[in-house]
Amino acid sequence: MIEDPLCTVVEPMPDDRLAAPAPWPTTVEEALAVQERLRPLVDLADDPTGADASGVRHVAGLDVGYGAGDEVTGAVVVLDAGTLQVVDRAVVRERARFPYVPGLFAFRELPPLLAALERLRITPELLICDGYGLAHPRRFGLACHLGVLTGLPTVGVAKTAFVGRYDTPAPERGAWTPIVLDGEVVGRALRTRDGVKPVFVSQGHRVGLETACAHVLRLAPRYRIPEPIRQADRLSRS
DNA sequence: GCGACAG
DNA sequence: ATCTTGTCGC
Repeated sequence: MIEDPLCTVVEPMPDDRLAAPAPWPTTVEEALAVQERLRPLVDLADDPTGADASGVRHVAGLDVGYGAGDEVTGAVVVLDAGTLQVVDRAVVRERARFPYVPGLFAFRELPPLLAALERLRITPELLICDGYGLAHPRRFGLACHLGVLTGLPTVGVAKTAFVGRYDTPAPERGAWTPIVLDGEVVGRALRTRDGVKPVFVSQGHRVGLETACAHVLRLAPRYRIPEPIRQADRLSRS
């Protein structure tokens, strides 16, 4: 147990408010009402003591894999923010509680992700979600929703465009262009690799857009997809 | 009205 | 998301 990095206990994940609310929305109407009610709780400012460029020791990547029928597998992997080495992880497989509906994505993927987060032994200071946050029809994508429910800083990183318009950023890693929706900047198309399709970054909770992009670039030193999400994706498949 | 639509 | 081979390029 001494040499196993996965046994490095730092601080247990608080499990009191993480469970998916008992009566999970069943209909589109109920889901929309929940988004409407929780949206005001989102904090888009940088948290000076949390997710700013220096206060993150552990970063978690989250992703959900799909199996036969309505089987969903939530995976969370915690990495050392400095070395990007895996220090903790958790997986939960269960029946999906909501169908896939663009704009209501969180109601399908949040249950298994919250369950997996409860099993973590290390509490990360930042969560990198596979999907959108602010860049959402009602400005409340998965990253925002997860941030509000856990109280933790979150960032959304998607692989394909969803809402808003954006121009193709310059081909160099680090280049970016704003994603504009209804005249507002809701995220950025950011290149993490030279000449490779950009990823779409949007704020989730308690992290500013500039800081969010800085984190994503630092977390993706070699591949297009940030390491935390790559690891979570791998785990959600196995 | 019609199409497009994170994973 | 998932079903799927080979192939071009760093």
